[in-house]
Amino acid sequence: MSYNTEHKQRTRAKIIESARILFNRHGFQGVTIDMVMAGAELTRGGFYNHFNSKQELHGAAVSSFLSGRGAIWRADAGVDRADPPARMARQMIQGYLSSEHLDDLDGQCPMIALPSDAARSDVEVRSAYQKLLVAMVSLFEDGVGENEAEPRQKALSLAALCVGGMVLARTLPDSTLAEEIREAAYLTASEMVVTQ
Amino acid sequence: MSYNTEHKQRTRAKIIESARILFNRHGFQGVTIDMVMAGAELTRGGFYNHFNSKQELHGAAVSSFLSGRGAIWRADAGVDRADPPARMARQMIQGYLSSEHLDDLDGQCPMIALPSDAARSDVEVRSAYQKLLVAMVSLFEDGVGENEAEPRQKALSLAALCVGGMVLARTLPDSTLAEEIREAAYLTASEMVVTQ
DNA sequence: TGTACATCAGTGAACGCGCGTTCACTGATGTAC
DNA sequence: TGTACATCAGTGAACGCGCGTTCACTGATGTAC
Repeated sequence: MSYNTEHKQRTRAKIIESARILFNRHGFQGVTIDMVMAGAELTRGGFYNHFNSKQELHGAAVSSFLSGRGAIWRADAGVDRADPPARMARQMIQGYLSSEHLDDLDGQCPMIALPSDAARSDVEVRSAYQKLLVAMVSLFEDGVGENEAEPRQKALSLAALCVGGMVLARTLPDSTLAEEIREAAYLTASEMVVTQ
Repeated sequence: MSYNTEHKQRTRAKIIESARILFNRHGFQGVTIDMVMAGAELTRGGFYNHFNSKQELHGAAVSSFLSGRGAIWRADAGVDRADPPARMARQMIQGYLSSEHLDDLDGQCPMIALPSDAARSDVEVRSAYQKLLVAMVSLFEDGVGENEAEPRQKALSLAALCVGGMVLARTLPDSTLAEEIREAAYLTASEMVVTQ
């Protein structure tokens, strides 16, 4: 017996967190195993003690978001399970479509940072992204359902509006236009929750 | 004088069209110069007679969409400049958020196929994407403006909803859920144009 | 309590392959006369 | 009209580098006695 299992798990978690940040910044293909391991203060060779492939790391990094950095993000955004669902949904929209989130390259939601990397990954990785979306949609569905005819349609559309608004804002070289589309998506999403 | 200039321009156009399709299918980094040139029935070496770099080709491929494959796409979708703006917008929404568009890997809008490749490209490439978005937004703005308080906000939100809905639908491994989000985005976008 | 030993997380060099880019060369085209 | 010539689009081999993955080795940790 060398080391305890906790030691290895901590190392694994450090690798995943390093990867999550680097993928968010540079995309899946823009990041090397070297970069990931250096970010975790380790050297290249040890990587395959923890993962079978770079793709497997991709899945782990995305999966880590919900309960890891995403939980911190939700706390900062004031998304609180103790609140009524409608308030949670409003806080979620406000935080997700905020300019802080747009500038937060390290902490942002992976659906914004890596949409096309996601679409071209294997099914395990895509399932990890799907879980993020499902979580977001059910939060909206709860928040919107109280006095709404089609809560599910509205919840799915809110998710599309949130992700789409941010993905586009990220792409545009004209930062004024980027802010404009982010703000427009925010206002429209807000209107979809409060009224009718 | 060897050849006429028209010959070279035709070759260039073939390379761009080959690249556009391949980028749509495999992403920018998933495509090699070899693949592009083979798709244009040429060999590797000649590429640099036409472009200075792979990035420059990326910009050219995206720029080609509006007046090239995108014009065919609009015709198929029944988006017609002769129609009243509101009808154009409705046709656009219907075509963009259709399941045919979701399945059309070759002919799809590059904003759906390549969102994260776009965000990490240089400013020329990102400007090419921005032009696609600006065209889409102004079409919606015209179509929505007639009896609307905030036509610009609505137009920008419609673009975010269209792109976001399709990007997410592409990513999800569960094709039922993918269809559900595409349809939800379609219904919501349609409601945004017809009423209030 | 101290010592020998077994385990395996971590190291760093090396492998092998792919790909963007370069370059000397070829040959089809159009011009000059 | 026919022939020699100049141009340059296109060819295909080669270069150089980077990166995912492998592997023999090291050394820190925990166990056995």
